[in-house]
Amino acid sequence: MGVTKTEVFTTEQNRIADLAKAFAHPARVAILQYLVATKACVCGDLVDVLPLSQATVSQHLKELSRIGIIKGNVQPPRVCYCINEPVWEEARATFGDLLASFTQNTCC
Amino acid sequence: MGVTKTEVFTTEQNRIADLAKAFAHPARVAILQYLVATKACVCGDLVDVLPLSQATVSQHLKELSRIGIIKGNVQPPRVCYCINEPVWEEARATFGDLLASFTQNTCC
DNA sequence: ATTAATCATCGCAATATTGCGATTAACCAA
DNA sequence: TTGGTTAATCGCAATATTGCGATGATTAAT
Repeated sequence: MGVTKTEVFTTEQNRIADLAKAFAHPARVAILQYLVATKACVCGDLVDVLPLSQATVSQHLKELSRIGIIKGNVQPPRVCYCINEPVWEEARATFGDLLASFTQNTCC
Repeated sequence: MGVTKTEVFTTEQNRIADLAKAFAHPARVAILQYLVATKACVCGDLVDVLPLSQATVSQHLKELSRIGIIKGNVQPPRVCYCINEPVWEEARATFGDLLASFTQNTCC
């Protein structure tokens, strides 16, 4: 019904899914790549860089903030965003472990 | 409008987003974890393992197949699935590189 | 106080996703 | 041929996501 049955999965599985959502849209990938490249807090630039409206960019930033992989600090009238290092590290460790956990199929 | 503007992003960004979608739902995470753990082709077991209906599981398997991260080989009346190693390796390299590309913020 | 700049939020529309029951298709065995 | 088994697909319903224009809120500057 368009509603994910989160309660029947483990906390870990739900967290992995949430972290993956940060990368599951090209606009969010572009945002994260830009923040990684600048290595610093970015203010209004993102709207100029992305081929999307200000409202849409703001929404993607909100979603990334919800996941925690970026953080915004208010410097009115600007809000500056940058990579939130602990969560980025969490993602690195999580996907690193998960993707390293497969070695080789014993069948086909 | 619920429709991602894929054409305004790079092929790489779209591919990253697609690979991330494989992990962006707890049911698909559970499926992949199970296939990794068994290291082999799994036939009907998945429906028994997951707390979802056969139709729903089949749909997630279809999505994972579309992305290419799993492959199914038909052994009627069964269809057996396993990790598709080249694409799994692609994901490992892609997210490995991407997540390693961030070092440290020079600001906050 | 007024204006300009910046960003969040609202409201809307359209498409996508998730989920399941029921059906269909394909195949094997008896 | 007739069942039985398995999995894909159909059809439907409900929620989620994506996108944008317009509006609002906030603050600095004039």
